Amino acid sequence: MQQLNRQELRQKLVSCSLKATHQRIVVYEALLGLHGHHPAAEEVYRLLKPANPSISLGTVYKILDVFAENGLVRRVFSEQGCKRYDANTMAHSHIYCSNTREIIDFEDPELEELLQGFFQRRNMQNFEMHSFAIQLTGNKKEPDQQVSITKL
Amino acid sequence: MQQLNRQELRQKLVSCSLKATHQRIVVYEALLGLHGHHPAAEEVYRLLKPANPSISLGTVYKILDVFAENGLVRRVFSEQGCKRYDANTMAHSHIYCSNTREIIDFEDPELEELLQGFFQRRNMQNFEMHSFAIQLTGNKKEPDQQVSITKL
DNA sequence: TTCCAGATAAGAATTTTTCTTATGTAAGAA
DNA sequence: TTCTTACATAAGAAAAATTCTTATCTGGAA
Ligand SMILES: [Mn+2]
Ligand SMILES: [Mn+2]
Ligand SMILES: [Zn+2]
Ligand SMILES: [Zn+2]
Repeated sequence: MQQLNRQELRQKLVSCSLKATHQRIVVYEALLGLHGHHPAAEEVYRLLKPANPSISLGTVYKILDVFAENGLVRRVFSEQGCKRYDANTMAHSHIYCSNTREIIDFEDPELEELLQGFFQRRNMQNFEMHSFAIQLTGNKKEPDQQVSITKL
Repeated sequence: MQQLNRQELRQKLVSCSLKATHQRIVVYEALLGLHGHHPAAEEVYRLLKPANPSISLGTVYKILDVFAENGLVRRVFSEQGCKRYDANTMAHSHIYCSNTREIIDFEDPELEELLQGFFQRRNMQNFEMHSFAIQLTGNKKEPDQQVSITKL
């Protein structure tokens, strides 16, 4: 997730055939800034409101929805139920920690390849697959510490 | 999903150390009857209300939540966001059809084994995994027809 | 510059979920 | 059987999450 300036953000929006409005730019910027945090619309709104007093919560919902529809961001589901968003559209998975209610990125190219390969071999009749997502649920043992993996 | 009579349902509940109240029995019965349908609380409520006029929506939410907490049923997340439930607790995956908003069972022992094996090999530090779930998103080509797989 | 399709603000409305509290009941004890 | 009590429920209020409506505004094309 490299830092993008406003002009680059603007171009990213245009490349998805979305009008590069101020609200869309700041929402996208906020999401990129919150990489790995997976905020809900409400959180994005709270973050933007001070510097953008005229933005409305409804607009934030709308924008996130449009972004997701256009593949600019990903929707991630929390065990709690509310929709959360992720500006990282690269193939990766998510861990939901029941303790802290965090959604943690789980980046494992080996897993993605394994699944990619599996679904390529599987021949699904009458279904056009757009994407797959895998989510783990469990608990951090030490809620303050990171989750990490070791390959055997 | 074999047909269970009320006495058997009662025992299933008791075996999860849940009191076998009338409401719990009818909710569980409804879920079993709707195998493969993955209803939301609201739908279970609508189904039960006519024969159980005194049941309340809040109670249905509570019961489904208690069931999921005790592993009697599974929570499945829809792309839309609302929680849906599945009485089939066997390892299986789900397909979300953006067209019809259906959640379709995707039973593939080979996939389950593949993932089971993967996570057994992966050593995750500071995280106790409870479960994993994989969901596909896409569209049925012929909305009325079934989705099926052919192994190559 | 002008124009207008489409985006936004604001707040109402709806939907989904949780909470509260008085009441009811399953199941074990007497 | 009757009593007891811990736990479950009903009902509706409340809260949280999301969508809708409409008047107004604006980005970007021409
Ligand atoms: Mn939230
Ligand atoms: Mn629903
Ligand atoms: Zn992520
Ligand atoms: Zn299922």
